[in-house]
Amino acid sequence: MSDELMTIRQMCDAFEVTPRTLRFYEARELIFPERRGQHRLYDRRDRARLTLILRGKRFGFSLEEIRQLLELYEPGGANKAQIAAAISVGRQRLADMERQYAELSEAIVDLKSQLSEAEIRLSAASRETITG
Amino acid sequence: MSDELMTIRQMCDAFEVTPRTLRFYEARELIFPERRGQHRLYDRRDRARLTLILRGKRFGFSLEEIRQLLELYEPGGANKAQIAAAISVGRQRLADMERQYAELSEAIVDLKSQLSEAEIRLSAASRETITG
DNA sequence: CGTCTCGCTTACGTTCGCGTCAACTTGGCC
DNA sequence: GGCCAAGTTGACGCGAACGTAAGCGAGACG
Repeated sequence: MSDELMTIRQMCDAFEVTPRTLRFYEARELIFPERRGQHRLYDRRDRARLTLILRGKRFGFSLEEIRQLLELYEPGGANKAQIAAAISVGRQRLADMERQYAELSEAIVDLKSQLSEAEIRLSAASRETITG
Repeated sequence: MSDELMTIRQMCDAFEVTPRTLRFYEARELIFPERRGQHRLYDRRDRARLTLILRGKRFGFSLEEIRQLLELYEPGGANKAQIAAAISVGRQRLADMERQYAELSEAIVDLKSQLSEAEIRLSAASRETITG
């Protein structure tokens, strides 16, 4: 399968990021593409990690927070302490996300209400323009 | 009522921000405390705006995006074009938030699943330690 | 009166997450 | 061999959102 390994360009096109971004994430130890000679090659695992990175960013987590969280998604033979640490980080992030989820729900209701009021004001203003 | 107007220090304590932050928001025209002599005084309207600002930040919006959105919460005699513009911005933010809401829901399910698996790995590792 | 605290302004410093640019290798093609 | 495209490694730059420090009133207190 040609979709097993991808070049940096293919990755950039697929995920809408720049090469600089991918190298930056690698420097921060968020992804670990293998090297064929000098070039980087990204496999399915790298793509899965990148998906999680971009998702995490959208929720406002820092790259460092995301890096820690990514360990949770690595079944690699980590020892007890490492797994426990990853679980701890994961629980913290989960709590953050659930708080954010609840707050977002409120904020959406609130914003919808404000939009309704504004639409009423707008139609009132329009009527004034017409009948004024 | 003494809670009608608040000093910068009271605001900082109430909202857990620094004076620098409040002055910065003012410089970016997100809040408009009145001046008694040289000092700033914040009223209920300022507090409401600050609440929305901090909320917006938690959802990953920039201060500029928040500033535009705040106009939606201002019933002040804005003209038709301004109201329409605010509504447009508001709809965009609403769409952003609803997307984020849906994605967050998925991410939470995902993370919970990973946590479960990790906990299984942890207990397996513990048993190895004991019986090893 | 001195000094303390609170707040003000001005201005430079910092961190994060990349963008941008220069200079170098490498592989393919003619 | 010559040349281009794609990729690489530094190194510096930049905007956002503040932090921090310097220096200046102005009121309160003993």
